[in-house]
This record gives sequence, structure tokens and C-alpha cells, in this order.
Amino acid sequence: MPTVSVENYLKAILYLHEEGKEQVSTTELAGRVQATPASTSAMLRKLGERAWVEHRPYRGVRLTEEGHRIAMDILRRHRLWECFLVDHLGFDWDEVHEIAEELEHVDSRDLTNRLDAFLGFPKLDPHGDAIPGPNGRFRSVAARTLLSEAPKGLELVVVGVVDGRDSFLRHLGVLGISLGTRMTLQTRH
Amino acid sequence: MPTVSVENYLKAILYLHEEGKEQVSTTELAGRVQATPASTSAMLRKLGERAWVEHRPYRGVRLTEEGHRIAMDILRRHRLWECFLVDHLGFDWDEVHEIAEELEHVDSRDLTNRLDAFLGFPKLDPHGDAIPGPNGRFRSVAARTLLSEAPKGLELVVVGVVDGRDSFLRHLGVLGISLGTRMTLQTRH
DNA sequence: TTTAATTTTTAGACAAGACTAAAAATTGGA
DNA sequence: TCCAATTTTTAGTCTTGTCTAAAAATTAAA
Repeated sequence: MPTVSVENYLKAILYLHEEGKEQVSTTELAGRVQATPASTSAMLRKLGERAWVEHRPYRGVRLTEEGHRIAMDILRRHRLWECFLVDHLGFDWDEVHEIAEELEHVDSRDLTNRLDAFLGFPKLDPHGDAIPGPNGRFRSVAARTLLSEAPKGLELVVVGVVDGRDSFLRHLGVLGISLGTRMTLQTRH
Repeated sequence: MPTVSVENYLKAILYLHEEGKEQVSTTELAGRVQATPASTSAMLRKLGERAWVEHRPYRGVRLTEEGHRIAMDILRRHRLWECFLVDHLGFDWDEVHEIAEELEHVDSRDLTNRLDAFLGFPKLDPHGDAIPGPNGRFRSVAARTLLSEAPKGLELVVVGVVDGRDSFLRHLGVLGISLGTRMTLQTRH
């Protein structure tokens, strides 16, 4: 059973991965969990011993498969609770983060799944971020959207372009994007 | 802000008070919180320093007004969550205690009050125990019930008797019970 | 009322998780 | 390449809450 503190570190590493960082530096992680690099370094050693992260000293850290599974479950709980707080308790979407930070640590598989069902198996939380399913992976949404309006976190499949000019298609070609390409939106600039 | 551990001690002392113990012994409290008497003794010193309990070494402990207020709030959160789990997530009433033990420590006045409203300001939890209101006192129920069927914890007022024989009335007299007597049901034998 | 049993507290250790200060490793610029 | 700046880790300490073992206080019994 991971402690609350351990869960917070795993979650923070997941967030950084999702922002595109393959390897997470000690200092950056420390910033996210509001701890000193020294404390973070000690924690990373422990997380490595439990095989939740792969930590090469001075090189950076990344989640193992098991660590990723745990972190996705925390994210799932966090976002489900946010849905509950907004949809049923009438909170505004910008008020719920802190409370969900606490609720997410209540550890009961049964509770999480029942809450999911109660909410109608939502795909997105009130901020528009994707909610992981019980298998630890994001659920696909079968809707068709512009990339500029797509939710972060979900796997997307390119099914067409709006701007069909040659110069734009060549640009996409350079980026390695064509029909059928799968991608996930990490951040919006 | 009390820690989770502190909250558990305060709640345990409250339960023991409600079972009729004015003064709670270290050993009995230790049994409730699943700790050794030594650990409990150390905790009581701390709770005393923060003025949440009145502890006379070797004599026993009782909640101060402030400690009682905090403990009632934990009880309120616990029982409201139990209502939610049973009424909305479909748990059975005998499955919810452990999960509520975790949820009760999520500390947000706003959350608690909104949950209360969402549930329709319930007076009793799924076990039939009274739920404290936002003021830290039990809500009165205006219903008329037999003492043998009354919920535990609520303040009751004697408004009549079923068995009107002299011998029974004399028996009540000996117990100091008459019309208008206020009482609270602690335990049922 | 004096001793024996019980209860409670103290003493000393430990684990988790945080901190500061200092040492070690890495990186970048000249 | 070599030195300076940056990053990371190590060393040592602190707090919270727990434990066991032992000492002290209380209660009960003879």
C-alpha cells in the first residue's frame, strides 16, 4: 500500500511524463511536490527499491509499468471525484482541485468503480482532462474534433485536415503526421 | 489542524463518552484505537497540551468543549459519508464503515456542508445512529417512537407510557423518569 | 495495612518523511 | 580540456507516531 506521500510523488512524475518529459529530473520533481531536492532524492531511492520507478542517479527518473499503473489509478480517482464535486455538489470547476487531492488517496477499488458508475462512466473531468478507466488506460472518445479543441490526454487518430493546401500538408509530412496517425495531446501553447 | 491519528483518538474518546463513560481509561482507549497503552499515554499528553482533552494522569481523560466540537465534526463527516455510500453508491449498510473511516478525515467545511445538502440533511445514518448537524450537536427528530425502537444518540423526551400499571410507574419513579424527562439512548442490551 | 496484581507512565528505539548544510557528480563555457 | 556553475546526493537532525521493556502509581486482597 503506497502512503499518501508516495502517491503524490508517483502522480507528479506521471504529470511530468504527460507533459512530454521522458526522464524527470530531481529538481523538477521536487518543485512539483513542494519538497526540497534532498527529500526528493531520498524518496526516489525508496521508490526505486519498490520498483515503482527506474532511477539512475544523476540521470533522472521514470515510472516503471507498475508505477505507471498506480499513478494512473490515482489520476482516475482524482478526476472522478472532481466530476462528483462539480456535477453533484455544485462546486465550480476551479474550486475542486484541492479537495480532490485529498479524496484521491482514499484507497478502495470498490468505491472507485461504484463512483465511476454513479457518475455515468465519464470520459472527461470538469477541466476537460481525460479520466483513466479501471484498466489504467484512457478511454477513447468516438467523437470527431479539431485538434485545437481536442481534450488533453486522450489518444487521438487523425481522420482528416481542414487546411488542405500543399504547403500545410508538406508541413504535416515533415512532422510525421498523416491520415491514421495516432497521437496524444500533451499541452496546448 | 488535527492529524488523522489525532482525529482517531478524539473520535474514540467521543464514542466511549457516548457509551456512558465519563472518564476514559488509557487502556480502554488504547483498545479502541488499536495501539498500546504506552502510545496512548504519549498521545494523551499531546492532546492535553493542545487543550482538546482534560487528562489527569492515572485518573482518566475526557474531552474538553473544543475537543468535543472537533470529535462531533468527525462523527458528522463519517455518518454523512455512510449515507452517501449506501444511498447513492449502492453499498450495503454493513460494508461502509471502513471506507467512511478514511473519507471522514477529508477536511473541508464546504465539502461537508454541501454533501449534507446533497443527501437531504439526513438525521440518521444507515445504522440508525444520529448525525450531528453543522453546529456540532445532534438534530432533534420530531417523531414519536417507543424507547425500544428509538435511535441511539438522539436526545429523547418522555411524552407518555404504554404500560400504565402502578408498579411500572413506581419503577420509573425510582429511575427518576417522568413526563418531560430528557434522556439519550446510549446502548441497547 | 502491607503485599500482590493491575494500570499507567517513562525511557529508549525505530520508521517515515521532511529539512539544512556540505560533499560529489555533471555540464557548459572559455 | 579544465574550471566554474549547476544539479544531485549524502550526512546529520527533527517531528510524528508507533513500539517494547521497565519503573511508578493505583487498586485490591489477605
